[in-house]
Amino acid sequence: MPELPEVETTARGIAPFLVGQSFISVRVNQPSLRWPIPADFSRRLLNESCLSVSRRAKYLLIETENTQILSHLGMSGSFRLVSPNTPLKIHDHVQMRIGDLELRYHDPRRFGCLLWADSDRARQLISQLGPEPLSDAFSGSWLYEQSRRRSLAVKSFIMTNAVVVGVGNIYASESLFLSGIHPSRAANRISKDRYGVLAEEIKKVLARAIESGGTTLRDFVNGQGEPGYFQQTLSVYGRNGERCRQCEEPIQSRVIGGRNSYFCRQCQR
DNA sequence: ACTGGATCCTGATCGC
DNA sequence: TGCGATCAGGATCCAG
Repeated sequence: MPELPEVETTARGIAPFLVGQSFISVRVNQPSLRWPIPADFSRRLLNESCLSVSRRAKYLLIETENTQILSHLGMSGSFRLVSPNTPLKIHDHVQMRIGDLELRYHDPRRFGCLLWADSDRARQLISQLGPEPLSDAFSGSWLYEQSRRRSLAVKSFIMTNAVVVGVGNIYASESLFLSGIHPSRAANRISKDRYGVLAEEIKKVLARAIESGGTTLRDFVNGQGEPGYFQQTLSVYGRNGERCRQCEEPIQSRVIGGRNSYFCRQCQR
């Protein structure tokens, strides 16, 4: 379920309970993920004091005094803080006792990962990443420059991590609708001005989603509830056949780059 | 160098 | 109710 806003919400949600505390016990129940959890995960994390929890792209970074974890939630991963006596669920890969709570990594589809940030694999993953969408480095001119020799659909283009990180399938469709740009349009056939609009809409939609996600921070402790941004009103995503809120035209769907995509053929050109 | 497509895995949902 | 087919919010890898 995680797009950038959920990873950000997770980082903000667990940070206050981790920072300043030590990992009292660490247990790996199921090491199998996108890449295996390192064999020395428990040993190396044990008794480490947590210094910070942050996000880069859709990666969660947990820094301790002597090491740092790089984690991705994939399609179905989550971190939850629970009371240590909470019954284990299937697909609870790791249990980390920290203070009076237990941090659990849960991932049914196993597309996520838990790696040491200083490993070759983690370095390689991080080194390919483009700018953060909410940073000043990400702008219309950046998109314009990056797109000049690229003929792929603009939707696939903005979902490319080397171009900009954190734009997933939902917010790609949403930001293109808000910009009036058709998702199938070739990336190199969009003007600098239109990329200016698109960059701004990406920033706005992600910022709004993070705000909504922030309303459910307390739920991480109880291990209940879903992030609030799901209830936010989506313009096009998943609204196939329903009417466009701007022009009443039925919302279309089409597979672009292997992913289902939603748009209004009237409002987006 | 780019691009589209296959691929990893389990669970929820839908049609029959 | 049961069962198989289909699809899912990611991103890497590979063939053309």
